[in-house]
Amino acid sequence: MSRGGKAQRTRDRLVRAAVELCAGEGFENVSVGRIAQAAGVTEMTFYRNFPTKESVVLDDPFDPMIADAVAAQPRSLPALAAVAAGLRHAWAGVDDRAAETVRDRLRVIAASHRLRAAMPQSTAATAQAIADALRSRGVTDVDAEIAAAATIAALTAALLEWAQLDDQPLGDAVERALGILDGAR
Amino acid sequence: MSRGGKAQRTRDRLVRAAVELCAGEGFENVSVGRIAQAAGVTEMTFYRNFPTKESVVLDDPFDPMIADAVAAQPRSLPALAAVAAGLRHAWAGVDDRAAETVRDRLRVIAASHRLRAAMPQSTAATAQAIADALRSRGVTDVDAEIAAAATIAALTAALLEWAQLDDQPLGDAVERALGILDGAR
DNA sequence: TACGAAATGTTAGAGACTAACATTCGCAGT
DNA sequence: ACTGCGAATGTTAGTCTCTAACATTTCGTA
Repeated sequence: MSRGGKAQRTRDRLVRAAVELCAGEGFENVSVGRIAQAAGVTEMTFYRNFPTKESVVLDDPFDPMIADAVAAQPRSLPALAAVAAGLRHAWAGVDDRAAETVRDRLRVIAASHRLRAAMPQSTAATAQAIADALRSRGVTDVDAEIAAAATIAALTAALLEWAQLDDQPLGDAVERALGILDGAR
Repeated sequence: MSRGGKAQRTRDRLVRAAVELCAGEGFENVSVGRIAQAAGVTEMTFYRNFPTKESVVLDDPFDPMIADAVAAQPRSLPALAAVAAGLRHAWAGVDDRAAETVRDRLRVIAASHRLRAAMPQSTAATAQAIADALRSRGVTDVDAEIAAAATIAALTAALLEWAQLDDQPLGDAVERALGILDGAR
């Protein structure tokens, strides 16, 4: 099970070690060397699996899911409604255990200036997909970029707030972001 | 004239050297040492004036202006209208020569992944001011954060696009961002 | 001119990241 | 089980960003 050879397993160990160490001591106080060591591996191996120190925490398997969900919406929907539907659908598919993992990651991110600043980079693919979905529905190039950026920013802000609370359903955070974009005027 | 002693002049030389070198060779290919050398100064002096390599390019004198302008809007205005009015007022006060400088900086930023990713950090103060302005008008804490993040993201995206074009008035870019936030639905 | 403070330089070092090369590990086919 | 090949990991050495502690210069002012 759990597709993949050794590489995938060390990757997982690196992520788990990183989140655990950073949750306890803060991202800036944990060196790549220590993360690697905690995962039973060398610093070099860390950099073979992740391009930067930030990426081991920011790397989110759900981002591509969102991109796909948005792109898959029927073209009959108006532009921003399609984006909203895609986001809802993607996050609805996240079960409780996975949501806990997401929350742990987001808490580490929320606690670090550097990580928060680096978030847009990791959501770039999703933003791109949203912009594409908008464009294919007749929205101008520039306007699509702007609307996508605003959507992702709202979603990110909502998720970071959500992560700091306890026992709030993940769906509420998504609805909150969508509600603001929908009713902005 | 031009308030301030030697320190301010050194700072200006560092910024000019950084923008010029990076415009020619790209941000990632220019070391702090070379920027300092081009400004006739040591690497150490660079770090006394700027906390990071990114900050010498990202440092924007207009960000605080925007924050002030938003905070100064009359409380009679509805929340997002106040933000829009503040943004318009702030950017209207930028003359053509200053706009050129802004454009040069933004072009360097647009060309670098790292700099684009670091932008939110440099606009954090502005986002904070916008969130505060919204809160003081009765918007919920979380909603204020989300709306502010979306506003700044839209504005940033519009400015980065604007910088890549020639002979477009700066005001148009601001209007474009505001228009999308205003009519998002 | 001499003084004090601001501005800059020097040195040393930790940590992020890269490149080139050497080694071990795991799975296919026999 | 054995072998062999490629994938995964280790080693070493180096560049670059950024910090700290201490020494030196520069500049306005008394």
